[in-house]
Amino acid sequence: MGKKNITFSDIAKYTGFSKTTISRYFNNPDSLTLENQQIIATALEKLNYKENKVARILANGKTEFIGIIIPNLYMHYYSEILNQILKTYDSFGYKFLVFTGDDHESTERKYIQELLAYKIEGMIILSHTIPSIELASYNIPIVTIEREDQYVSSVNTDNYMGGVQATSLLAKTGADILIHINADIPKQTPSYERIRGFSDICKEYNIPHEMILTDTGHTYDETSRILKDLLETIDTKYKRKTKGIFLPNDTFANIMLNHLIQKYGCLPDDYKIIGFDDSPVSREAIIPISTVGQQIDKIALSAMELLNEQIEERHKRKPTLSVEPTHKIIPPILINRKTTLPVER
Amino acid sequence: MGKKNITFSDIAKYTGFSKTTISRYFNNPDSLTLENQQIIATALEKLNYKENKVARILANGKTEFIGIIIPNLYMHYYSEILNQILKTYDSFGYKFLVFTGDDHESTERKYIQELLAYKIEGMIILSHTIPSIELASYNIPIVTIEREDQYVSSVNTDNYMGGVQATSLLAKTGADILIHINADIPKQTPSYERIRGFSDICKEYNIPHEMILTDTGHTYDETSRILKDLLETIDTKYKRKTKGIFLPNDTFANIMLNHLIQKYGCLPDDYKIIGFDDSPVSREAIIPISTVGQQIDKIALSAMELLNEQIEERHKRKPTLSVEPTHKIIPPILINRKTTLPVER
DNA sequence: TTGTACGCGTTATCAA
DNA sequence: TTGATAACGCGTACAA
Repeated sequence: MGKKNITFSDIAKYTGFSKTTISRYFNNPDSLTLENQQIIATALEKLNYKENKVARILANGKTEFIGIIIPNLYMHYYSEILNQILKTYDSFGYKFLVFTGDDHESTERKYIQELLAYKIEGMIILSHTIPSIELASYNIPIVTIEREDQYVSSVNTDNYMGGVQATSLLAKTGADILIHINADIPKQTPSYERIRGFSDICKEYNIPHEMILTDTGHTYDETSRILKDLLETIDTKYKRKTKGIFLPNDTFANIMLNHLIQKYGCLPDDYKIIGFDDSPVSREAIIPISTVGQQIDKIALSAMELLNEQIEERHKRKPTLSVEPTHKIIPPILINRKTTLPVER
Repeated sequence: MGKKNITFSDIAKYTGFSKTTISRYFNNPDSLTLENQQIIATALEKLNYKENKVARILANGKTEFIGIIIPNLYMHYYSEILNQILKTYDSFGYKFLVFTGDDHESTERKYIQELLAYKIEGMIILSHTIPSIELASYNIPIVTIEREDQYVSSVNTDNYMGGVQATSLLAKTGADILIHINADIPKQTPSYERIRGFSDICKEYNIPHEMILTDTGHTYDETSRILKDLLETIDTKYKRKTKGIFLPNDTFANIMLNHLIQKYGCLPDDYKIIGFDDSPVSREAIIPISTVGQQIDKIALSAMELLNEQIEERHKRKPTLSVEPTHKIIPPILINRKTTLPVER
């Protein structure tokens, strides 16, 4: 379209006011008489004015952009987090520039530079590659979700409580031996707390237990094979005992459940299973799987609240800089479905 | 931070060049001597310059922003599409402003206005609410994916072929009666073609068939109940016949499969099932479900290519405006798993 | 309540 | 190969 955009100048000329007055119509309408507001309103209609927020950013420095770096959207947990974050537009008004980093450190660093160039007001980081001390050095409001967070504000699920809840539920079924299978994740990772929760409860109540920390594979088929082998081992090792198995996520729990059903034609009464995440597969499984659900809506909302506070603080005259990072913890919710029914005696 | 941002002016002063030269260093470095490039490069390092793309937008009009309106990220199909679109950043360089509209027409209209205010260069629309004739009226490059697309460019799966493939596979298993269950979707919807594909093949080869177009529910539990009832009906109506059932998506197929297994303890040989989408549940099911996979990566790439063409066209001097919309079709891929094994005779 | 004048940080145009 | 100057469209002191 060759036709130039309508600007405040055009409206000003047309109405006889100054550009300033037109600007005020948008940012402080009460400072105009109702009459003049009307005049301008009709002029805007007539000339078909379209606002230009890019120019406004340059003038007042507020982009209302928030950058998001997320590993991928393939995993349900991430896409649901993003889903909930995007929904906050209606209450906070921030626009989201989204990048998926696929856990490539240098790529993610490049994305952050790009975001910075667009003068974003803050960032939400879900990817794990860039250490929080580096994130902090960018000197803009940052909130991380479920990752290493020593030097930046963050929101995490109460993973320890999640582990405790899952373990307690398994114990209450009357299982003789409790087993937790997980990858050998680093201690700084938030989800390591689930392992601690399991371990602590077992020890506290003197419950026989086994911790299997091992490579859980990188593809679905790999994981499936590994879990099948693990099941065989468990099956022979704990014959005649009721086994309560705590899997690190619902996909794994579902695989385990399927292997059991393929072997026995049903879920035997001496197997109790619980997953983690409350992802769709846990309810869509052949037998609805008990799980620990993260309150993703609350996590997203808390992250935005934290970020918003930091951003508003920063817009003030005397920015109380270098405040301590805030770490918010959201409790999980135990979801008791059909794979943890009490043992029939 | 009180410290002002470093600008081209600062670099210019520091190096003795003009702002113009600094700008050229970024946009046309070859027009400077290598020596001077070096001087500027070190100055940038020294002063720790951070580029400001907002100012650049205002000056040259190119935002490199693309707006995305997507119904939600809860459904795997949508999150995977977004996943693939975001990945194109590395090849096209566009930044994505993402909104989820939840199928609220007025809300989505508001989002579009917001996007327009940020001078986005184009839009990708996945939501269904706003008619394409209205989209076209915005006069910016637009590509829709899998929705009504009469007046705008679009990318769609070859749904007709998908229906044909699914139906043919069911027929090849040796099923006596073919059944397609679907919601009563409008004829303009791209996925209506699947229904036509099913119908055409059945008629062409004189295969006994039944089309069940009915309300399929709005929640998982509702759908589950409806499909269970439907299964009972089918079970009694076609006793002794081998039934080939084509479900409109993998979630439905999985529900149907689970009902069958709960009833018979296994997938009876007289039931053949196929879904659509190749979503995770189809491979995670108790028996891996045959399905028709959309090539989501290709869909996303095609959409970006189409959009990019339109955008580049528009940046030219004489914009060949009002070209006819292009509609691109991506073939689906049949995925033959374990729920469509040939009938044993 | 309204207007003047300048600034935001870059690019485009023209000239040298 | 480089520079001066004017946009780009809006916000904001400051003045009236």
